[in-house]
Amino acid sequence: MPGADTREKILDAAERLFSAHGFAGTSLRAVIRKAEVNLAAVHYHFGTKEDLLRAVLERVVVPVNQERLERLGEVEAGSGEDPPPLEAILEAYLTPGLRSIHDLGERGVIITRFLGRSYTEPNELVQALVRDQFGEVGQRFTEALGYALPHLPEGELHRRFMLVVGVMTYIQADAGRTGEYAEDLFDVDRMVGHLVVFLAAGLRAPAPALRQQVREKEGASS
Amino acid sequence: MPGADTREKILDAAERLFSAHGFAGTSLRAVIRKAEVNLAAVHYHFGTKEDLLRAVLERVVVPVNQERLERLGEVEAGSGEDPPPLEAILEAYLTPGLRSIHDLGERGVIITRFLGRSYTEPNELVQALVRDQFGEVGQRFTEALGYALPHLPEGELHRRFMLVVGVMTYIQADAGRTGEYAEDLFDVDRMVGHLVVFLAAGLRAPAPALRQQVREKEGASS
DNA sequence: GTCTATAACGGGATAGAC
DNA sequence: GTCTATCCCGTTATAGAC
Repeated sequence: MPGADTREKILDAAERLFSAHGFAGTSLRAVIRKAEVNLAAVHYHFGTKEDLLRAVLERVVVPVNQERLERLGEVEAGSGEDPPPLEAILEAYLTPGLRSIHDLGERGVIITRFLGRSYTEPNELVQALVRDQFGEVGQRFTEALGYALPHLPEGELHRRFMLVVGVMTYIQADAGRTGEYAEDLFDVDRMVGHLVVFLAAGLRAPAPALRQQVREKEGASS
Repeated sequence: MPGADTREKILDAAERLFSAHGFAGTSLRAVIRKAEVNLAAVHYHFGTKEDLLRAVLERVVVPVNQERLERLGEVEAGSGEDPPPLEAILEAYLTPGLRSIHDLGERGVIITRFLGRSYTEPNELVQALVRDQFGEVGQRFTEALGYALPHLPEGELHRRFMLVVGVMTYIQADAGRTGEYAEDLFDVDRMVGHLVVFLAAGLRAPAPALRQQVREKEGASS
């Protein structure tokens, strides 16, 4: 195959720029300049700018979420009838999102930041795509966490898993920045280890006292 | 004063649009349409688009960080010579960033999301402004947390505080969305309570074993 | 499949009347 | 201080030659 594939050059450049400047902050012309291709090639291969974004996002996020589900499956299979240990579930969730840093070097940092940023992108299409891709992962992991944390009521379980996602997202979005994890970026196991200690302790904390039906404010009937 | 203030109308509209679509995703023309003012008025009152962003950001972030420092000061003063309890420090950090939801209603939701989004906004100016504004808060709170968590080595302390910031940021950015905290949005004390339980437990977790100088990989001298 | 050229439009910024 | 009009550039997208 003579000359690097045009399609992939576009994907690589777009991935890098979306990661650095966001969707709205990246112009197609910036993409073609970096990819050293023609503007029309983008439209030929992908269609609209949003279609390009979709392609970039899926190339990154699909394998990560697949690996999450696979790892969770292995963890569940490995623990027989018992619920898998909390730490193992967390590792199954966290590692795939950070692993690419180690495996792919500089591009891994870009991918990781792209992933984290996608979760907070203002663009509505991005939001829809992310929620879509994340649906099954969120459901399966919430379920697994529920077995590992039987003391948590349903609502609190959902809220706490959201905090896990928040931590993951923030760490990803900060990849390669001035963050405190900068030195650990290429030692993923160690970084995941730090996160697991923190998150497992938080998740295991007792549920806050229920006071849903105890509204201190004046009720309708005095 | 006849006719609402032009300057404030612009700030309000820009705040709402930046919050919803980000900086790059918001055009000045969209701002003036919503504010029902003239395009030239924006340049007259603020200068460039970046100057407008700076004004919007500072209007929101300065009072929040001021209140954080004030609350921390009160907490420290109230505990005499002892280090303040961890939970009180966390409340001092979290509440100001979420309080506006309760106090300001719909605009509070906008502000909160704007705050969360600013922390992950790709634009470099935003990053610089946020880091600037956050500097003193980060330093003071890290210091206070250090006294409350004497078992944590310096590096781990910084990393864990970063996770607190990550949780805060994610919760803010998700304000008014489908998040699990949606129903608690207007009961800030309760939401903060939930967060504090989780975060305090995570922060109190024992530090992961040090293995910095034990690199399993081959050293320079065998 | 790849390119040039251009359409059609929206962007930020400014000049200058009032 | 507020407005209209306009400059000038960059944007996405497409048409059509090769």
